[in-house]
Amino acid sequence: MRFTSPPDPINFNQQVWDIVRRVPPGRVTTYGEIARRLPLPEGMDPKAYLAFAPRWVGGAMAACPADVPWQRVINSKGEISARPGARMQHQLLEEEGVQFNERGRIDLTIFGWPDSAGEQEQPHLL
DNA sequence: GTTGTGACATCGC
DNA sequence: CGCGATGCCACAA
Repeated sequence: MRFTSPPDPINFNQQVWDIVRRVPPGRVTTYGEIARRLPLPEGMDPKAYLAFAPRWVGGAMAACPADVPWQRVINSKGEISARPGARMQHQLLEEEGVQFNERGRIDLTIFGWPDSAGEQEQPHLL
């Protein structure tokens, strides 16, 4: 059963997965960043979208295909969200070269994608 | 129709 | 940097 879905869940999920597939190994991205790269559904206030799109992204990840590196999607704190498989996600990221703090957090200024140094990809919303 | 909740973000202290 | 409080949309009971 799917959780909350955007007005166009199929298209939304597809775009989410597409973005996640573009995340290079050894890098991580956040729900918020993904949400910013997604188009704003017509008739929806940007504010409202930005407020809840991240959760829709999470909903998309819940049904993500096997070819999507879901482990590279984390929350804005740089931490792995509480959910079954978090332990495995941690291990997978470490194997990719992502370093965790003692608290289990990732330094997004280093491993965050896109990197602020100019590895920018596509323009974003707003 | 009302209430609660979700793989979160952002602002303030 | 960390913690607490607030907000938003859609859906199930």
